[in-house]
Amino acid sequence: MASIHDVAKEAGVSVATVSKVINNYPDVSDKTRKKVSQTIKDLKYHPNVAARGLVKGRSWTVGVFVTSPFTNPFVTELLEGIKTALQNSGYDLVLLSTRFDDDSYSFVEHCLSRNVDGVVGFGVDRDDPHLEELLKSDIPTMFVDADIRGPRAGYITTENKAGTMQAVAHLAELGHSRIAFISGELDNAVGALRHEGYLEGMKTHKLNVPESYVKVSDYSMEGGTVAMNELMELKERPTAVVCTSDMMAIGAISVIHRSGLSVPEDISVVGFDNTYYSEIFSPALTTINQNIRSIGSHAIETLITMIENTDFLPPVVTEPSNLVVRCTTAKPGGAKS
Amino acid sequence: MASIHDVAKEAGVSVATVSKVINNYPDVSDKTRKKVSQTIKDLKYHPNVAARGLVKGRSWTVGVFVTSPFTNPFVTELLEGIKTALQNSGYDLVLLSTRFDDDSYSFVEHCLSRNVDGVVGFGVDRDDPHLEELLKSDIPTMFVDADIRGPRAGYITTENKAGTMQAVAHLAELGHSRIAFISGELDNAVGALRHEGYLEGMKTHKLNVPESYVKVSDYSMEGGTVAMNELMELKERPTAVVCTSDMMAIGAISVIHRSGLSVPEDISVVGFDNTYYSEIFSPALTTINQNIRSIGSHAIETLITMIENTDFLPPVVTEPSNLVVRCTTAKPGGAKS
DNA sequence: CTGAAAGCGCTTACAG
DNA sequence: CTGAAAGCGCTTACAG
Repeated sequence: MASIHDVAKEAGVSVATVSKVINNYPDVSDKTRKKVSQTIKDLKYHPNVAARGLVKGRSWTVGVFVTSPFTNPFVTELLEGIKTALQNSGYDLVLLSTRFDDDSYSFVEHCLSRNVDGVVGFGVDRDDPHLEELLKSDIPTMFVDADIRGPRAGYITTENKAGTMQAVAHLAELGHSRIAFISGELDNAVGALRHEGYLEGMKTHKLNVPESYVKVSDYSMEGGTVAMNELMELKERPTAVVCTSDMMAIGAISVIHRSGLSVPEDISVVGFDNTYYSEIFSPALTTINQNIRSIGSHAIETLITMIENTDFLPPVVTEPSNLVVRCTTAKPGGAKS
Repeated sequence: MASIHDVAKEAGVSVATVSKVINNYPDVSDKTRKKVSQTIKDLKYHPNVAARGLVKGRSWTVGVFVTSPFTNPFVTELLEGIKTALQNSGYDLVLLSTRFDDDSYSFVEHCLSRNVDGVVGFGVDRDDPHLEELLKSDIPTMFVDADIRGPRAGYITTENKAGTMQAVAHLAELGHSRIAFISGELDNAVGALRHEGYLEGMKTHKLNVPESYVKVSDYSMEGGTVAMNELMELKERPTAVVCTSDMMAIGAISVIHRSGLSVPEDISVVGFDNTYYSEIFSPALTTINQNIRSIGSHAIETLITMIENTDFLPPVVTEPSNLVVRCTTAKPGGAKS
C-alpha cells in the first residue's frame, strides 16, 4: 500500500504537509491542499492506523470485556446497538481474545498492549478478578447493567425498579394475589433494584409475600427452570410469576407446560428484557421492555465522550423501561372463564 | 506503560537483546535471558502491538466481514466458535465498523489501514460490491457458508445435500408423500445443494414434486412466514415442509398455528441449523444439525494457517451434518391416530 | 505557508 | 553472544 512518502513524492511536497492535509490542519494553502488531496485519491492512499497510533499513543479502538456467551440474546442485541453507534465514529471494536482460564492472563495488560482507547463491559461480575485492575488503570470504561464505578468508569442501566413495579401492578390489576418472583443474584444493583420493585409493587397492592415466593437463581433458561420447579412444589402455588430475564421466563414456562398446566390459563408469567425472542417464542412473552439497542449505542457514545475529554466525569445513565403485554399473562384461572 | 527501553536500561542490556528474548531467539546467553525475563516481569512490561506490527507489517488481528445482524442465531453461534478458536491463538478479532451505506467506503481499504492479517466472512452475498475488491486483494480470507473462492480465499460449509436428503428420508419414512421445500436463494452453493438434496431425496422415495411445492424466500422468520402462507393456499396442501433454516421453520410454524392447525399433528416441519433456539422453541424443532461452533473454529484455524503460510492453498472444508429429530415431525394425520 | 528532523516502540540485518 | 543503527509510517514542535 502507498505510504505517506509516496504521496509526498508524487505531490511534490513534504510528508509533513501531507500529514497536515490528512488531519485538516488550517495552515496549508488551498492549492497545496487540493493537489495533495487529489494525489491521495489517485494513489488510494489510506493512513496506516498503527503508525498513527504509535505516535499518538492511541488506537481508535474500543475493547470489549464480556464473560457471558454471545448466544445470550441480551448480549446479542447489545452488540447490535454497539455496532450501530460505532458506525461512523472512526472507532473499531476489538474482541480481546481473553484467556480467562489462564491465571497469569491480565485483561488490562492485554488492553494496554493493544493500546485500546476504552472498554465496554457487560456480563461482568462484581468480583471478577480482572475488575479491580481495570478500575485502577485509567482506561475509560462503560459498564452495562452493573453498578460499577471508578475514577474513569461509569455505567448504563435501565429503570429496573419502576419496570418491575409495572409488571406487578399489571398482574395485581388482573386479579392475581399470589405473585412470585424469580430473580438473578440480589447482591448487585440490577438484582437489588428489581427485587425492591417487586416488594414495593406487592406492598402498594397490599399483597402478601411469603418468603418462599422469592427465588434467586441465574439469568439463564436453566435458572428459570430450577426456580420454577421449586415454586411448583409449594402447597400455596403462585398464580403468577415475575422473572428477571426472558430466558428465565422461557425456562419457567417449559416447567409449567411439562407439569401439564397452561400459560397463561393456570399460571401467568412475565419476563424481563423484551429480547427478540420474547416475541417469537410461543406463547409470546409479556415482558418488561428495556431498550437494549439504545443502551448499547449510548454506552458507546458515552465512552467515546469520555475518551475524547479526559475531564468528562464517568456518568451513570438510566434508560426508561415499560411493560409490553403479550400472551403469557391473563386473569387467574383464565382457562375456565 | 514500560517500554522496551525501560526494560533494557533496568536489565543493563541493549533493546536489541530485550527484543531477542521477547521473541525467543536462540542467540542469547542463559544468564542474560534470565535477567531480562525477570525484569520484564518486574516492570510488567508488555510489548506494544502497534509498534511491533508497524515493523512486521502485520497486526495479529482478524477482521470480520458480516452483513447479517448479530441477532441471527447462526451468526451468534458462529461467533462463539470463532471466539473459542481465537482464545490462545495470539490473534484478536476486530469488528470493522463498516459504513456500507456510504458509497465511497471501501471495506478492503479499511482492512488495509488497520493492517488486518486475515478476514473471516459470513452472510456475504455473491454480488456484494466489496467482494470483488476483497478477492483481488491478497488478504487471506475464509468464507462461511458461501462458495466463494479466490487466490487467497477459501470457504467452509456443511454437507448441505446429504443433510437435506436425510430430512426428506425421515419424512418419507414417516409416511409423508406431500413434502414441500422452503428455501433461501437457489443461486449460491448452499441454496443449490440443499435444493438438490431435496429433489434427490424425493426422487429416491419416488415422490412427486409439484412446482408449487418449492418456495424460494429468505432465511429469516419473515421469509418462512411468507412462504408458508403461499403453501397454505394450495388445494393440495403439503403435509410436511422442509425449511432451510430454523428461523424459517419457526416462521412457518407460526403461520400453521395461526390458521388453526397443529404441528406436527397436521403438518410436520423440519428446520436447518440446529441453533440454540431450535431446542427451546416450543414445540422443539426437528432440524438438520450443522456443527456451527466447530465451523466457526475451523474457519479461524484454517485462516490462521493461511496467514502464516503464504503458500498454503485456500481450502474448501466441508463439515458433516445430521438430522436431529425432536417434536415437529410425526406421521401424517398424527392428530387423529 | 512549508519542510527538516526528532521521536513513537519495536525488529532486524550487520559488525564485532 | 551482544549492541549500534536503520527503518517501519506516521505526527509534531520548530525554524524559516
